[in-house]
Amino acid sequence: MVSREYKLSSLSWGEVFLIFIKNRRLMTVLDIKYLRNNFEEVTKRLEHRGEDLSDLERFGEIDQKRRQLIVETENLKAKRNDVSKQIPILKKEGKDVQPVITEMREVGDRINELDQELRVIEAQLKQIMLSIPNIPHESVPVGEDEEDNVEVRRWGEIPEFSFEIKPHWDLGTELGILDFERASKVAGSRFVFYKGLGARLERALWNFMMDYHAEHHGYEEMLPPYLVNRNSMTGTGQLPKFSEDAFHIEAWDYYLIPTAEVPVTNYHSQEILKEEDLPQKYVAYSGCFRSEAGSAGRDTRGLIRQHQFNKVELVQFVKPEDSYDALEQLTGHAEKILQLLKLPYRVMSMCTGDLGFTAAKKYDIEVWVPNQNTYREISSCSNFEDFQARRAGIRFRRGAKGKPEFVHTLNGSGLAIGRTIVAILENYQQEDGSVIIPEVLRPYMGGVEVIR
RNA sequence: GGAGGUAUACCCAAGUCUGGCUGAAGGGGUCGGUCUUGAAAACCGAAAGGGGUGUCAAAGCCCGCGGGGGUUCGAAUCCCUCUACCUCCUCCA
Repeated sequence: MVSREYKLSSLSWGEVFLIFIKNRRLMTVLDIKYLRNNFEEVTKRLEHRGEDLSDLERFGEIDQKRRQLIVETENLKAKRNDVSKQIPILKKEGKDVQPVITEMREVGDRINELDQELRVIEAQLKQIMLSIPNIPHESVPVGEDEEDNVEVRRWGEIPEFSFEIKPHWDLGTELGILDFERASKVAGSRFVFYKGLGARLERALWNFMMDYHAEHHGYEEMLPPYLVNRNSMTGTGQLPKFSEDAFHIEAWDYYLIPTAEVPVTNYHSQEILKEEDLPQKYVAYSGCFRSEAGSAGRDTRGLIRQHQFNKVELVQFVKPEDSYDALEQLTGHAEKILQLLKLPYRVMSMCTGDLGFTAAKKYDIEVWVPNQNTYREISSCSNFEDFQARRAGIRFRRGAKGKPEFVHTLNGSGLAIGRTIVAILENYQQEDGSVIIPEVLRPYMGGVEVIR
């Protein structure tokens, strides 16, 4: 790398990100130059992420080649346009245009060759850019893995039991509200049937959550498609890097959504929103489908890790200057549900090594699971800054005449339903194996107070 | 599944048959003004897509008429293909 002077101003990853948007045109952001001129600085800020950055090494070379090709073809195109305009005039004057046409034919051939080359280069560049993770926010703790995540706060009293507690899968099976055995017969492992009051409880939870976020937190309710196309999966960052995590319908090239984040964030893809539309907040209920490739042997029993689960998801589109306040609020919205359910939890700030590919900052909310004597993730709240907005082309305009800018996107579970069931069954269990229904859910349960 | 049709800028909409001063008309809306006590209407005027390249900055240039490809010296216009929407038939929760 050539040595350069680095501007050490703070940057979001988005400022250096470029991507194809519709037309497969290479959309460079105003700050493509930032990546060129501050390449090593950017790489440095990415190094704690634990992601493979080998592709990035080829950026300089490819970027330069690309611009060289563009200059060359554009000069030729300018010439062609110019001459083509002259041809009808010359014809009118009765001049022989054949030599000019022949010459332009050659120019055209050359343009085609160069365009071909350019196409290849741009595809490579796109591949590189899509494989680069988001840049962590400066407030994110530096660390390698989950050991280095930082606890931000705790809420609630951990319950004490005077009897021997049971895991939720035993409780659920004995109460006849969960059936794992038949699910594995009908589908396979990591699936479940909810029955009777179990099904009712699941349904009560998502209704309660949807109602609460819509009525008290200002979200607009949404029910999204469960299948999405490749573009959408790329927009939110699941593709191209993590295709093995998703279920894919090959005949259609559709993907089963791993979270409502995908359809809901892409709801505004390729749009320019009005300033007054922001913040835009959606709460969506959906099924979620995950292959759990690489999780073999982990959480094999129970509801914690299923191929299919239900989730209520919060998604926000906000102005860049508002996104970190929005992250705190959104996390609070998810916490509120646990507080109303009276389930103890803690909030963890993910360290640089545990951030995932797409987030600039992320809080996990972990609920107390008695049988495991630990906290388990029940919600994940992230600020993506403009990472997804660039990939999905989501912008807004300040006033009537402003230049389009990228929005910031955020989302968080509010909450994962299956894991909420786990927490309720285990935390509210009684000595006789019955389970008390949290008060806020009883109106949704037809007044049922106990499952026995 | 069968038969047609449509896609142009924030919105509506010409242009497509007959390729070239369309380097996208005309409206609406928006903004400014005149008039008015204020507003509406009317009239006058203005700005107006999104990218790329280039540069200290700019100018300039390139791209852009649903997406992609092709024909041609030259494509909104001709050809191929994909997608979305509409109408009718068929089927279906």
